[in-house]
Amino acid sequence: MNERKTLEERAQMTDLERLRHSCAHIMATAILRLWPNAQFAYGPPVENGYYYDFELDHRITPDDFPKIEAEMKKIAKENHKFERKVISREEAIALANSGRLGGLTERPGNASQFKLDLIEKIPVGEEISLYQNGDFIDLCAGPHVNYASKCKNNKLMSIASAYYMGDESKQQLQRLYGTAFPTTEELDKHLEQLEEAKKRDHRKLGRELQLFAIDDQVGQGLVLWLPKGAILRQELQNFIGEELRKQGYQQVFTPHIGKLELYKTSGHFPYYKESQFAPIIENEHLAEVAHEGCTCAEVMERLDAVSSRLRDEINDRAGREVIAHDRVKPDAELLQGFLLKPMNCPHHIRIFAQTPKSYRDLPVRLAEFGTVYRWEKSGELGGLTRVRGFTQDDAHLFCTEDQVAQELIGCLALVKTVLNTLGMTDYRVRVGLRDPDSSKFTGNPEQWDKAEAACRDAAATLGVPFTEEPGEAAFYGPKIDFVIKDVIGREWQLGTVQVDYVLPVRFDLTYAGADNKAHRPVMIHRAPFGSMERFTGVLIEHFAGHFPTWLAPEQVRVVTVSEKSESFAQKIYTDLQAANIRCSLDNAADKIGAKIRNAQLDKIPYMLVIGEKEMESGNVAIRHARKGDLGVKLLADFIADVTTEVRERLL
RNA sequence: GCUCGUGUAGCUCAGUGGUAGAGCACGUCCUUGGUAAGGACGAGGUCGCGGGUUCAAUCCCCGCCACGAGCUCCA
Repeated sequence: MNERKTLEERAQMTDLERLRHSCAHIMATAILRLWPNAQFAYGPPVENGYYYDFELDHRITPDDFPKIEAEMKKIAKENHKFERKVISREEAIALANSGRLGGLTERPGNASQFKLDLIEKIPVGEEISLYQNGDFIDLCAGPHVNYASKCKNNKLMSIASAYYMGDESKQQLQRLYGTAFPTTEELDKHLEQLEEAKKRDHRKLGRELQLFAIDDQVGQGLVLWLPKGAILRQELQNFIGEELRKQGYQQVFTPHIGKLELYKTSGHFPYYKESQFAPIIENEHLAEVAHEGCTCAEVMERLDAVSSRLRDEINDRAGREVIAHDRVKPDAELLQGFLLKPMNCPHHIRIFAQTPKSYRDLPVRLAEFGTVYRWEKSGELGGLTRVRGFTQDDAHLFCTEDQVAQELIGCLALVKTVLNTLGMTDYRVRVGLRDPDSSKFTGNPEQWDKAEAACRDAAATLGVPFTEEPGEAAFYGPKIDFVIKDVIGREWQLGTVQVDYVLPVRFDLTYAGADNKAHRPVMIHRAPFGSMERFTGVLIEHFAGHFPTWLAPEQVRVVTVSEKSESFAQKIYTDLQAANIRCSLDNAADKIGAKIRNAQLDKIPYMLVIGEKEMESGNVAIRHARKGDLGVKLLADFIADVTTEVRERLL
């Protein structure tokens, strides 16, 4: 965030970005005319528009938008030229000190502090330039459009705050978002698309279609799957279950909690303590602690003291082979207790370790729909995409070094099968590498290099472009993520495949090789959906609630034209049920138009309209939610068609 | 967690310093109608929660909770 673009990168700005960047200057000008002492920081174009960050005592609210927009219109009409001027560093600093940068006039006593910071960041020897439009002068490398009149198709979108320099420890600035297009038509179309997108928001559809709920009395970020949503989820799980059997996975089940010691060994507890629910301390220990007169705060301190020491010990050992007897020793000071599991791997590892393994046993592939709990900050929760308890379609593969490449390819193939079956083609692939500067990663560099190379090679076999992103790895290894955007443009990681040389070491996993010596297996963590919650959320938006028949909670609704056809409709309903088709019968006193409307609003794939004509002919009149009237057919043929459609999971 | 905004019936939303309203959904009855809304009547609310100001608070003030947007974070 807010990384300085190089001059080369700036030169590559598209025409649209250039326009929006200019609009940011116009916006700043308008704000200054209304509030002359505003101090501006960054104002770049972004994917769907632009923003400018600024400091201002007056809190901008949406009520202020009309007057800012009116002022922007006026400025566009004044149609000043954008003029570029190269100046020396000294001149730039002098202008900033006078408050002139990011201002309409000199502002004594109100220096352009953010601009001074920016100047400092400009490498020595690089050209420093200003852009002026009317009275507004800004420190800016450009480029810009030639005249302000290009910026007339503008709309302010939202006001929010942002940390200065993207740093949580720094002050928060106001950030005003706008969007702009070359023509009014394009702007209107964009705004229309935003309205359309809102209609497919999974939070809205989830409520309307009764798929899931998040209830205040249950807790923030804890998803309740309603009966209809549960059908959807169960179908997804059946689907992936079939694929897993084909690929030689074995199903396991594990509990929702594990001992703190387990997570000390895995590294979760010391490393990610702040992202976990607080430990569950055994009653006996709580009583002891209480007897000693420990306050809550002291209990927390004891946990903290121990965990920070653990962290130090583990960091000391980073980079060398660690085996079980060298693990963190049980610690008398550490309160005994349990953790709600943040990941399933430790449990699966202990399943693997139950019996000695030989190279002939590998790979071992253990799968579970495992529910995990993570303490996400409250402001980050939302809908199904970011929650505190979620179920991963998880599996852990234990294999030999030689098998890694092939297993990775198998995992990626599985993710692709899943996405193709659902028609989700609009995704990007990210290879997450470690950030060499961060202490958040365990293991030694050679292992990481091997694992990263394996991921890179596997990703290259996918046949889709991928990006490599340092700092995006899991703490135990690099990963290949499938990333998809939601309806408001936010990106979410769904499927993921991760290579792990670290946890087998921490848990001292071994297998007997052909040489009859102990060898270290390699682990692969993978989840094609990622989490059932997040995936379902994205899926709802992908289909806009119009699920393919195999996923639809209700597949067929039988609607009667009048009471006269009720007995025939009843028989059809019974036959559909006997054929395992999820259906209902609407024999209410509504008119047929109303019944059809209701079925449409419920987004049920098929309606069978049953009246006197059908009674006489023995046919059913078929209406599809998206394709409309499909004419009549024998019931048996309809059932056969739907059954095939469901079995083959057609879209 | 931070900033701003929002919170009124199951849903979508009006509204007021004097304890509330619409449409849809729901219930009953009438209607038996052929591919996106037939009609009548009825029931339904501690106006998010807790304090404060006031003769009086759903409305004003403060705190909390939840939701939304953005930021930060995301094993």
